Amino acid sequence: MLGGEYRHAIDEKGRVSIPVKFRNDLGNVFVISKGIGEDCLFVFTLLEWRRLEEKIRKLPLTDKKARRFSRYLVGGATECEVDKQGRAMIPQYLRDYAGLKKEVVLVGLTTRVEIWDAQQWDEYNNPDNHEFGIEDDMESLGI
Amino acid sequence: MLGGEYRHAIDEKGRVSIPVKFRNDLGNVFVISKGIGEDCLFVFTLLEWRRLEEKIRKLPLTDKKARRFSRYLVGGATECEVDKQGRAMIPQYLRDYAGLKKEVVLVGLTTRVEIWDAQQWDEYNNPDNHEFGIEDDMESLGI
DNA sequence: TGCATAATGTGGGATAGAGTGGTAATATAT
DNA sequence: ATATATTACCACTCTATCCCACATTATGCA
Repeated sequence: MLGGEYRHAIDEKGRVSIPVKFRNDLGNVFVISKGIGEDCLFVFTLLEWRRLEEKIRKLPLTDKKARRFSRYLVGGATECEVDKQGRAMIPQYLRDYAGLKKEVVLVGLTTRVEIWDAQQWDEYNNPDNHEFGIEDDMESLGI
Repeated sequence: MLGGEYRHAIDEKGRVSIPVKFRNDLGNVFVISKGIGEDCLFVFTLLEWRRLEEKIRKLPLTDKKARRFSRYLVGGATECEVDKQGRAMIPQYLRDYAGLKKEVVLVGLTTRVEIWDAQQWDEYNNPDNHEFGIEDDMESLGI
């Protein structure tokens, strides 16, 4: 099950090493797209992606929101394959979108992986940048 | 049942001996993540962790708080295996988070174990650092 | 109570492999 | 045909992991 965070470098060609602990769960081929909410990328297993795609496919073409969402998530998606060295190539437009510079953080989240620019990740995790603490979130989520 | 506190050293490689009294309850493989509230780490049995993960998985991706909480607890989680000498390796980012230096305290709490930096643990247990006494807490909790 | 034995906790070295950077080969565009 | 970009391949470094050895504490027995 995907979990934990790993700090890796991203080189000039846009290549990032996939942590060994993620490789089994992600498989050799997976899908990267724009993240929801915060500036990051979502990485899905092929299976998970198919599920999402199936849901989106059923949305009516007449719905403005559905069109926008589809363009965002499906339009932003790329199929990636890890090379012999265990790296994946992240296309330029996705690097730009998430503001990936030199150092990135890969975060395992059960069914998906997120890729963040290291600096943005640190800012996001700084409690000073949040109105409420984690225990407040937890309470209001009913966990 | 998990209980009691044990003072152990953490070496340069981030390894900590798991007290023998904990091993049966924790098992050979368990999950360590960031603690809730105070600066410490939570150690869960695999079973306990699966329960938590299942709850978190059901939270909607559209909820900002849910995303944050998931990133915190699941993103912070690592599966650990005890080596032949009975030790577990705590990844750098978790050591940083909890401020683990040289000496740590492992505290058994029925269903989980907490790992504290020894100094922080001592400060936390100093009555001078709390507005109310333990007996006041107990009363307001209805125990 | 003292000694012997076992088991727990700690430290350090060797090694495979994970992570990274760079070059060569192929494809694409001008 | 040349230049540029992309893909595939190769090589190095460093670190996490494994393994062994020692110290120290706990346990058992005379």
